[in-house]
Amino acid sequence: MKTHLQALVTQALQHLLGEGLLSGAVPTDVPMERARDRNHGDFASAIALMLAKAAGRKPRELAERIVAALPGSDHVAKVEIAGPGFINFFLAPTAYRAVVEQILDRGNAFGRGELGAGRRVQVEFVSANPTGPLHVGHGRGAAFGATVANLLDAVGYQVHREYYVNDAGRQMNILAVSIWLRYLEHCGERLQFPSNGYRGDYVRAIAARIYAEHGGAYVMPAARVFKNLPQDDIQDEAGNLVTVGDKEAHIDALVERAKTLLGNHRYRFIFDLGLNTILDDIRDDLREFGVVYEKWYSERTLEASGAVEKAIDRLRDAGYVYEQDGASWFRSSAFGDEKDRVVRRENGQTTYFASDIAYHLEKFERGFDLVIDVWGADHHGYIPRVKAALQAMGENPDRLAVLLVQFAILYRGGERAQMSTRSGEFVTLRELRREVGNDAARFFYVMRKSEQHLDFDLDLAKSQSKDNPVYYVQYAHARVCSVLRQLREKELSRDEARGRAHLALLTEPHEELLLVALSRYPEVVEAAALNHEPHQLAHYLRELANAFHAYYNEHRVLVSDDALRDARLNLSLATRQVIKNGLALLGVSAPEVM
RNA sequence: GCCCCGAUAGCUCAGUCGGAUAGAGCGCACCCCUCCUAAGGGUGAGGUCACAGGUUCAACUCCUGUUCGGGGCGCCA
Repeated sequence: MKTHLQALVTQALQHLLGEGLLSGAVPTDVPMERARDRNHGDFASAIALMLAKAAGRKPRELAERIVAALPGSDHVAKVEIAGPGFINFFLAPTAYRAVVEQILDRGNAFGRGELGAGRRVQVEFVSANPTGPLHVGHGRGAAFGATVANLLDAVGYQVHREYYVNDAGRQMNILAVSIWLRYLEHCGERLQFPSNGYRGDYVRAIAARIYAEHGGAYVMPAARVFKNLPQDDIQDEAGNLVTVGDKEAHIDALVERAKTLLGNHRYRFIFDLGLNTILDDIRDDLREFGVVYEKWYSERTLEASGAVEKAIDRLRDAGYVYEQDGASWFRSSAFGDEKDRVVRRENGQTTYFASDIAYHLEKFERGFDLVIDVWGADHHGYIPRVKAALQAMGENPDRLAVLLVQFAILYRGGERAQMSTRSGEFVTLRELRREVGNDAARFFYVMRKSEQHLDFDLDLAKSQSKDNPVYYVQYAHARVCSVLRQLREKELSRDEARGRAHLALLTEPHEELLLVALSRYPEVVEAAALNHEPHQLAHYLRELANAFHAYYNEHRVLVSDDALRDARLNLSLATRQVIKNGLALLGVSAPEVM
């Protein structure tokens, strides 16, 4: 409808151009907005205000000329000029009633578009280190990334979802050592657990499993393990530093010691068991959350393929790598970054950044038209250097879009509940899902703009009332289902074709408002997809549910008049369909009974 | 110190890439079920869009500065 009106205006402008009233080119993108106020009709265009100056005429005068030149249309009932020169379009009732038939015809496909047809987009999200379970912060990235991917899919893109697995870095070695030390403790050794080690219960669980399956095959006296290591930092119960050392040097030395004492084969076993156990857990967690990937991309295989060396060579060939202090530096400052960055350390190891350059180069080489990364907002400083690297390698950095997600802060009883009391660990995603359910979690996570901090009210998420937007929207869906059940119980007849033939009976103001809301859905999906803003859809669904509840409260669907009843049933079913489609994009279920 | 994000009703937030009288939910004060689930609907009060300049026919929106809040500035990942 919007494009139809734009086309009408464009024709009018071309007509005026022919008369010499306008000079220059007709704008390709005619402004056409949903009117905020019903008094302003259905759509409004500010085209006359924009062109007035160039045309050397007053906005209202120009608006009158445009309206006069407007071709007729069955869909338009009335055109008015208002305010400083807005052109307001009032749609013919038949035009917005037609949306009911479109919805019933297209069903689950209603709202899907072809905008991105033929274009491939990759969305990489979550990508948390497999060193522990996902926490509530990752949950927001998961819900957001999955919804952005769904939205892009809905507007026609071919979407490739990917999780980048950091299975090669230093943190993984620290995890392996943590598991091994817990295993030694399990075998009766007494030791000072490193301050930088991973302390979660899941580490002990993996250690216990190794003992259960392999007995003492990995035992080593603690005294040998810790002999002549750099001093660790030691804290007391209250977290005060009682012994000052170098915790980084300590843990790195522990990693080396573990490799030496265990030998490569046995060390690798513990490392891989830890990695696979945790990765399996993350995979299950996300699958239960309705988040699935086309690919889990391993950093280790990236390294093994030589891609990291290749990327560094490519930067070097382009003249942006230099040696200093024994390390290799990428001259990212040549592309607007604050300072240059190390890609190969003095000890010969490549940095995480080097892997990331290689990964992004590899993404580009796979030929995606658009590459989207979803990151925690704390990584924003990282964007310039990644874009710098792509640019240095001769790639177009605009093909990469980085979307930032702020932290979610949990509230319970009006109090912050972010940290669990004991180990200072974050509340896990699994705990959150268990407490509030997947639907509420998915919805709440995307309710706010992603770059906004999210206050996640646990009590509200669990409450079964209109205050809870998830229940509110789902309830509208369930209500329609309930009406259908009533229909059967009362043994009333229903004829969809008869309803379609009598849509003109939908003349109540509440019905009109509901029809307008329904017709907006495809526009909302498109805007939410292109702007990567799932919250627009969440807000829309609330508004749609509100329009339905208001209607339901005011008028009966199951009236005795067959034609009116069928028309209203069709309208209700169309509403149910749109709610179902919208919730599906958000990864939220549409229950038939509540 | 430098950089990024935010600041809109008592609270939590929208505001469609500059447009008409700035919206919604919660909270507060009221009202509405002999009737398809009241897990609902409605009415009212509530605003100097942080502050000060600038650009424009038009600024919550764009630019500059200031204040406040959050985050980032490793040969960590």
